[in-house]
Order: sequence, then C-alpha cells, then structure tokens
Amino acid sequence: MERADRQFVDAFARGLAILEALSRAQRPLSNGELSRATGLPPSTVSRLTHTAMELGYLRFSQSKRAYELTPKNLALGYPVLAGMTMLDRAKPMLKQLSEETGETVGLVIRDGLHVTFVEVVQGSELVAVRLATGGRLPVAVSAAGIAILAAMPERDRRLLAARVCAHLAKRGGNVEAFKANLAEACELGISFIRDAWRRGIGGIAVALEDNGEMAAITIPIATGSVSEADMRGRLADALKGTVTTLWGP
Amino acid sequence: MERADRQFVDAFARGLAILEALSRAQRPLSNGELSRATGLPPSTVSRLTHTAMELGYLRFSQSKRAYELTPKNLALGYPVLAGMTMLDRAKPMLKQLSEETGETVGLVIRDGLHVTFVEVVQGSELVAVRLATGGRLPVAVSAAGIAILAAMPERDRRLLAARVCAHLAKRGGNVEAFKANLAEACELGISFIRDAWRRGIGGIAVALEDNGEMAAITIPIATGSVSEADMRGRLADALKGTVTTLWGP
DNA sequence: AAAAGCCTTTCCGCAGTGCGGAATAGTTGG
DNA sequence: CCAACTATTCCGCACTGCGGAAAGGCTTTT
Repeated sequence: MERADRQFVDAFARGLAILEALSRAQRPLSNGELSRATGLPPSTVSRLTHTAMELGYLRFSQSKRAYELTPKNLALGYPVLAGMTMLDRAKPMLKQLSEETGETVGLVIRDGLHVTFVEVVQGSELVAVRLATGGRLPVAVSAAGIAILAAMPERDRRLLAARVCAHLAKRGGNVEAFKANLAEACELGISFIRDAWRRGIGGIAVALEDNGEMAAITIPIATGSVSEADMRGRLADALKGTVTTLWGP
Repeated sequence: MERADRQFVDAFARGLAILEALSRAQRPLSNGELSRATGLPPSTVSRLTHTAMELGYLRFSQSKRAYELTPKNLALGYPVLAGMTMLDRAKPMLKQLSEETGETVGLVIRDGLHVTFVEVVQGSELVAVRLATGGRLPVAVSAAGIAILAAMPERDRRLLAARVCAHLAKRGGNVEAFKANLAEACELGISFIRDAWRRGIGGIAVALEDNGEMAAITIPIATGSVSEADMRGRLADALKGTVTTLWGP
C-alpha cells in the first residue's frame, strides 16, 4: 500500500486534531465526544489525551467529566503576539472605538484562509459568541477577512479570492455573497457582513497596514439588535473616523 | 524491551516539543536549530515540521530561512481566555495601573509549576523581555507565582510549595531565596522579586480572586533602572492602591 | 565558473511504535 | 445490587515513524 505523503506523521496530526477539536468547542469535551468530533476510536483518543496531559497541554476536569485545554497552550501563540509590532500601536484605537460605540472591538490578522483575533476589547453590548484572542473564522464569512482582502494589491487579491471561492464552493457556501461583499469593500474601503458566519452575527471592518504587516480592525455585530442602517451609518462613521484620526490615511 | 508507559505516544510528544521550542525561542529557528534544541535528528525534525506546516501551525519564512509559529496556534489558547470571566473585570485595573506608574502591567495565572501571562498592558518603560499573552515562566522565580502561592489556603500552599522546591532543587535553583520570598509575600500580601528569573528582570505582584478563579496582577521590573526602594515604595503603593480601589479587599 | 561547505529534505530498510478491537475498570442512576 | 454507559488498559500485529545515508538545494569561497 503506497502512501501519498510518507513525510506526514499521522500520530502527530491526530494529536493536534484533538487539541483543535477542544479549541473549537464551546465547552470541555469528554473522551467520547472527542472521539466523535475527530473520528478517532475512543482508545486512540485516550492515549493521545493521556500524552497531552502528561505534557501539560490538557487537563481533566473532574467536575465536568471532560478534558479542557490548559493555559500552557497560550504559550504556543506567544511568539505571534510578541512579534507583532503593530499591536501596541493599535490598542489605544481599539479602546477608544469601543468606548465611543459601546461595542466590542477586535484586531484581526489573516492566516491562510482564516482570520484570527489577536486582541479584543469587550464592549457593553452582547454578541452571541464569546470573543477573545485566538478566536478564528474563515476569511469568506468575516468582515475583517474581506477588509484585508480588499486592501491587498489587486494581483494578490485575485489569487487569494480564487482560493477562498474554491474552498467556499467545496463546502456549499455562498460564493456570490462573498464576491459581492468583497466588491463592496474594494469600492468603499470598509466591509459589511450580516449573518454570513452564524445567525445573529455580523461585522464591519477596515484594514490597517504597518511596516508590511496587515491587519483589520473590526466591530462584531449582534444583527438581532443592530440594524443595517445603524451599522452602515453610526458604527461605520465611528470606525472610519477613529482609524483616520489615530492611524492615518 | 519493556516500555514504562505504553499509553504515551512519542510521535505526538516529539511534534509538540518542536512547537514548544519555537514558542520559547526569541526568533524563528532553522531545521538544524530545532534539531539541537529538541535533541531530535534533523530528518525527524524535518518530517514533523512538514506535518505541522501541512496543518497550518508552522510556516517557513524564506527571508529568515527558519520556521515560525503561525497565528493558528493562538486558537489553542482561545478557550482559556474565552472562559476566563475575571479577565474583563481586571482589564481596566491593568490599564489604570500602567498609566499611573508608566510600567508594563500583566495579569497572570498559574498552570502547574509555571505561570502564564493572559493579558499585558505595555508601559512606556522598557523591560528586557518582550511581554505578551502566553509568556511563561516558573512559579519559583516569578513575583506573580509567589503571590498566588501566598494567597492559597495554607494546606494547598504547603503542598505546592514542596513541589516547587523539589523541582527547583533538581534544577540547581536557589531554594532558600524562594522560601524567603514566599514567606515575605505571606506576611505582606505582596511579593517582590529581583533578578531571580533573569538578570535585570524582577517584579512585584498581588493575588486576585474571583469566583474561585485565582490570578495575580504583576508589574515586571527592569532592575537596572528601578531601585529596590522605588519598587517597594512607589510601585507597591500604586499596585496595592489600585487593587483596593478597583477590585476590593 | 567550479568547488567546497553547510543545511534541508527525501529515501528506504526495518523494528518497534501506535493502532484499535476486546477486555477491564470506573462511575452514575435506578 | 444491577444495568448502562464511558474511559482506560491490554496486547497481537502490521505498518508507521524512525534515523542514517543519500540526494538536493543554497551560499560562500576559490
């Protein structure tokens, strides 16, 4: 039996799949739940969780009868944050925007076909999903991802957008909506999304650049309580105003 | 050949060792450097880095000719941050303290025999090491770790302190200094450390508790420019004052 | 330009590691 | 106590991961 990629280490990948399943879950997961989430047999899951526990990346919560990721996992993201020079510069802007609008505000970077939150300032308004550093979603359904795409040089944008479309199509997503949102962001310099990722959640975003680093500042929206008019009016004005004032053109 | 722990998956552990070596390094590492850092042969490193790259956790920087962790790694820490309810409550306090002192301020939690930064507000004063979420160091040589220890119920504190001492002794660390620092923190309700972790770096810290969650708020110190008198006087007063005002007794 | 030096990746024979079904152990609820 | 369910351990086995050697790639030196 010829293997396609003999350099790929399945056991390592399986272990990471377990950590990843936990990072995506809204709560700790039992051995059985991890088995179902990853498609691995329960005994395999047990051996891999045992290994991760020995190394300090997982712990078993007796009260919840389930596994959860430990703070040690934060260390794996440390160099990303420590090396991100624009983060300190962006933080005051996040804070001001959150105070001004009452909304949660985040700084987001792209990573392949996904975007990842690197800083979040909680507002007083509720969004249906808990937002924090490390939160992650596909570019295609994220205001921040679309804003970053729109701000790219045209050649790069076409290439990446094609990959995003292919991936989206393969998963049965709405390619036309993505294209329309991207076109709008290219035209306006700001992106708007509603209910594309999850029901009840949308966002607006503007791209930032600093020393070759690209990111987006975004306001996630609870679409149930923030109207499209408010999003495109008050919030967009505040976002663009703050970026212009504190960041520059 | 009987193996001590047949449930432990070496390949998974080796893969994580590579990610961990990168999380500890001050810069991206080449295949050879990873080999030396982990003790694994270069060909093994190459197969494991290849796997992590395929999965999106690593990328190769052509300009630096070295591997670096991607933002996807932040996702593994997401549930820790998202689940930490005291974080939002602590952030305004961090900000105020940083503004008041001009120093960097962090919120730190314990994780086994280490402590991990979960939030950092940069001050204008320079500390020799870049501080960010995910930064990690041993309890024994960290002001925050000692403050958390000191705030524990006595029984728990004795047990954990014994483990810290054993670990410290095994590594040739200064057990007496640790014990003295812990005793002082128990007496004063605030901990002080100088040059224990690294030359030129110290810190002060006070423990916080909220709904059974325990953390510490800490000011890392550049010992070369902040005197012991200043640390124990001005900075300690500001730290305790802010905690009393914004957090409560 | 060619050779030397160094590093990374791929190859591949091999043995022991990781696998997963079955058995055992542990926990909870009735 | 028994039944049901879940997690862990056992263990035969085969194939996966290993690592030294070879090949490939890149930079520096001659």
